[in-house]
Amino acid sequence: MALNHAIMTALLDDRLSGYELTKSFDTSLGFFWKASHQQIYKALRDLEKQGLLESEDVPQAGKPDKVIYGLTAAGREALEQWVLGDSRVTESKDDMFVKFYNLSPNNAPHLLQELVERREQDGMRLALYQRIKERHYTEPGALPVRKRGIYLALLAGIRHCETRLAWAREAEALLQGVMAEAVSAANS
Amino acid sequence: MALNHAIMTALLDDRLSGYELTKSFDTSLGFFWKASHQQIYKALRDLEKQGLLESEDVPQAGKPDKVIYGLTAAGREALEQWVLGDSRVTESKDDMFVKFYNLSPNNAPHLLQELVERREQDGMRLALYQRIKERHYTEPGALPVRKRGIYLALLAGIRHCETRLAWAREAEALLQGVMAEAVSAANS
DNA sequence: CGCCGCATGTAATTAGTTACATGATTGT
DNA sequence: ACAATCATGTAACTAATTACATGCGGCG
Repeated sequence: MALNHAIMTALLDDRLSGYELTKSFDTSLGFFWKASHQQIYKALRDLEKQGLLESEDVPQAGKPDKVIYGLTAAGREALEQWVLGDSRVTESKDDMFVKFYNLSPNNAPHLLQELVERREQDGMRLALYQRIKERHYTEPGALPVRKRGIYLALLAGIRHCETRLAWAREAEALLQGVMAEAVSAANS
Repeated sequence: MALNHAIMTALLDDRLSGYELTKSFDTSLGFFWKASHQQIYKALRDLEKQGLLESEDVPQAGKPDKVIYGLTAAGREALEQWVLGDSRVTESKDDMFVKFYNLSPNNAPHLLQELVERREQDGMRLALYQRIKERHYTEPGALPVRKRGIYLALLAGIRHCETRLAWAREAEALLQGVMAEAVSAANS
């Protein structure tokens, strides 16, 4: 399970609470690995039991107390070893593509609408990635090594969004064609 | 759960056995939705119980008997309705991107090797998609409506592979840079 | 007063993976 | 003899989602 390793990765530089990790999993690393707060809190307890993380209670005034976690030496070691092992991919599962296999004049308007929503989401994500890139990764060659790895992941995200946006525009044009045909067939 | 609907989609044109469906989920629709034979057999039994599929025993000589499934009228109706609902996406989870967040001169050679493997896989997949495109989808505008939807899905697959291949080449160059630096640092 | 953000959890369910099982036929 | 393909499953487990729970403080 790489969720554990994704969490440890997020803790490479900072000591974070479950709540903070959950938020950072909504951005940054979370672009490549989604996780709910329930999953994260559970994983943190498991990792601490394994001695890979250590926790510290932080009382807060005016806010609930929190528990922050940090990597132990054993955790750092385990993470390094994990990187050297085989990777596994779980391809994304997207209803929308299955739906395209069912395209008909009847459902084309609905699919078009879904496409537009997707395009908006992808557009926002792309804008965010590009902001991050311009702010922190303008000169990838000058970055410390680990940052260069993060830059590559970011670049993959950017390319992915761009590709999807371009595809969505093509798909929208085709769907509009299907709908126009259906209208003219109905009028004849 | 869209696995059920992916299966029904695969049965739109043909009546297939669980075994045949499993194979077709390794190609075609399976590019957008992976499923093991255990999952598929179970889903088929569930769908039949719900009256969305009907089965027929087909005795075979020289081979084990098989059970082929087909959509019922209720199944077709349910599928059409499902297409009109909201889509859900499960973003892909890929260890490799998390690993890039851990890039170091120490693990760069390993990541490079993984990248090369990925590039080979993506390359084969792309070649397959393109063969399918040239064989069946040369003139998308002339296709029946539903085939045009499948064409769009195929196109998304092609674009996705192309993007990943281009990214992998960039990533490989960067990793080689990291490794070269490490060597020259060790020699100085 | 009610909702939002902070902060952390339990419990139940669904989805997916891994391991194992069976038994015939065809090819090397 | 041994593996591969056809064909269908059970059982155990891991991962992920959904629903529900608690309680404080600040804002409108």
